[in-house]
Amino acid sequence: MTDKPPPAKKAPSIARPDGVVTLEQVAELAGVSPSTVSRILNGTAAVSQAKKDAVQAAIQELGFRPNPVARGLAGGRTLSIGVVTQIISSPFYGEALLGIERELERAGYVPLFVSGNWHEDDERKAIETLLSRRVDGVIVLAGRLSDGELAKVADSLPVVVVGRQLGGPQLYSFSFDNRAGARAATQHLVDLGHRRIAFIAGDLLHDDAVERQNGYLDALTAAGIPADPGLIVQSDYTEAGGLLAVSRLLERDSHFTALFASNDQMAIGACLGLHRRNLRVPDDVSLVGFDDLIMARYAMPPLTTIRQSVYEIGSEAATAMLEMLRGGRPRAQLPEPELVLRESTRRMPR
Amino acid sequence: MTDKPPPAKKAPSIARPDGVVTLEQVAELAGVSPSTVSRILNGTAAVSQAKKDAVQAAIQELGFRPNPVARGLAGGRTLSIGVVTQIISSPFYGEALLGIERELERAGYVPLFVSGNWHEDDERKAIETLLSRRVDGVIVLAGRLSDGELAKVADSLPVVVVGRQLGGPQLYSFSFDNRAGARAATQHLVDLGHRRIAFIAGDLLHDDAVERQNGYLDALTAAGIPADPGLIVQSDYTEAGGLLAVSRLLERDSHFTALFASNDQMAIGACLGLHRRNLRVPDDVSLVGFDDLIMARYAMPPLTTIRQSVYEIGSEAATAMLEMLRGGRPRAQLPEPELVLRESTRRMPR
DNA sequence: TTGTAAGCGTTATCAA
DNA sequence: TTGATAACGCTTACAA
Repeated sequence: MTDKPPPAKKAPSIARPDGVVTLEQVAELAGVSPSTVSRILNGTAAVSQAKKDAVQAAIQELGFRPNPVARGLAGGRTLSIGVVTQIISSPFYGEALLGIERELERAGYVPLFVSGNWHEDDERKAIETLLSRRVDGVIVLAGRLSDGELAKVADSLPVVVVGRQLGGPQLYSFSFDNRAGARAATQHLVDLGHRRIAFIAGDLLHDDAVERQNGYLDALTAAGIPADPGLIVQSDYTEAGGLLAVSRLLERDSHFTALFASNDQMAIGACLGLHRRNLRVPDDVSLVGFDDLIMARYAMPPLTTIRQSVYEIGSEAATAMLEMLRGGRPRAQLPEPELVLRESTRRMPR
Repeated sequence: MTDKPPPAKKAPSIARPDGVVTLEQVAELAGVSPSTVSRILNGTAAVSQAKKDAVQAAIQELGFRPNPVARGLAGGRTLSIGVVTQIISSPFYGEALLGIERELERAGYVPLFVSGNWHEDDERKAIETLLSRRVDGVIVLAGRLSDGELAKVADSLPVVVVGRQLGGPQLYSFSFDNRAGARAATQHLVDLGHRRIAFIAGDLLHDDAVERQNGYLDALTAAGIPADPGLIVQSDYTEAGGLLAVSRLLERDSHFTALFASNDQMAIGACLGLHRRNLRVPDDVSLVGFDDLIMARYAMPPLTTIRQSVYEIGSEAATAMLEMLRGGRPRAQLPEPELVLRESTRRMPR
């Protein structure tokens, strides 16, 4: 009957069946052009107050919410930050992620978490995923990727690396003073009169683990106590690892009266291991952990440890990222390591 | 001198300064149209083997990776799934998120985690965020949003809700059998000869907490033990809450020889609380938790608890979501609750 | 200060 | 089977 209608170049908007409100509709209702709306939204250019008001009103009335996907395509920014964590379920990373999430949220960014599983390949894949998702920046928590590779990522994106020291134009890194913390932990045991102080190291592939071991050695040296390789055992920062480490330590017949586990999770595992051998904490063995996770407070006995505010590490990383995105030069301010005295250590009986 | 060049409608692609490889370049190199490449990528329509091969080769050569942002805009699918968690740092949720992440990854989806902070408003905002990011579906872990609101979300997207029972066309929910689990935990204490069994409930705003309390009451009833309100205290599923709950319990002078804390975190807190009052677990008080988080295994003493595979809950939720996305009808299969005997309970001394 | 119009990299609709 | 061509919702020169 009727001719086919011309390909109606642009339906008169106003209302779409799917209920999606677009910027264009806002523009129409406010009687301005889409670009003006965009400008107001992004503060890209000066706009007259009158139009600003009209647009704000229209946004309110329509309940308009900008579509980040479209924004991402058009403007190249997705308002999302990739976060490479190692295991999302770890109590340590959980805290950090919380800090990141909260801080990013305040700026309208959303974190995209991907796990590296302490595995170089997984980490590489994780970063690939993030890049293909066009995140605006990447925060890497520790990890095994080489400095070179990270630097290459930073060629195309701002990168914040936590727990390692490296630098570059779009690359910012900071870390907690693990060495000082470990030194303080060990020093505390020395102060209590212990001289046979065992140490459970983390995976020495990682800087922080190395630093904690260095701190341990520092303190021994300062106290004039020769380091005994028989008192050092390497493990993997997990509870199971701590348990195993204690067994290995006990199998050697190197006697010790104190034990410094280089993170809380291993300390908790170690505690169980000692218990299994009928060694009491702190009566037979004084025990110190590292991190001050919530579990440390509720361990039996409550664990003396080194506080590092993991939450804060996360939020500082996010802050640094936002600063880089703003074109500024970030400067993370992490609190000093602090010994938290609880009930897992005691003076060496004379 | 020369005329302004015509607005060169489409540069001859081939190579862009920013190194981004587009589908169009692949098409050009393979000698086909972009649509054909898209079809091959998505399996949307049959394509001749010859072109398929050519395109695959071109993809390889160029190292092409489809841009999910553009895909999201054009196709309406973002290959990302929103996940509303309560606190990302909680050991419970951490495990679940890991399950979700791993399962989604296998299908090329990425989870977008947002925290509800056990707060209705935050949860609502979280879902808003997810919707505006155009996720393809939403997984809600517990939470306080009304059934009605969740159903409304399901109008526009597939939704999987864990830990509550509600249904609808695009809404699938499943939960662990909390009641049976709590019954088994309490029954275990009854079997050991306890009759004064205290209970720390969770926030009764939440189904799972109610169900666990019901299970506790079931078992008492079955054993002919009258429920004593003086033995029940409500808390919040945190370690601190467990600690507090024990204090409250102890302040009342209702004597008890066993305590069932309705999650592991509260059990750990309770353990410390008992310790503070010089009550030994299990000698003075038998203690049972719920969830079987890693911390239960490493508690002192190791905690008898009800196993619910939190990881599996996460992966089942993800599987269900993928199934819905495929247009199928999901059917989550969760393992039965199981009592894990460890060292925090003992037979009531006669 | 504002509007027009051309993308951003895909997918989807139509014809061919 | 295939290829044009028009979206998708927004940003951003460029012009006015």
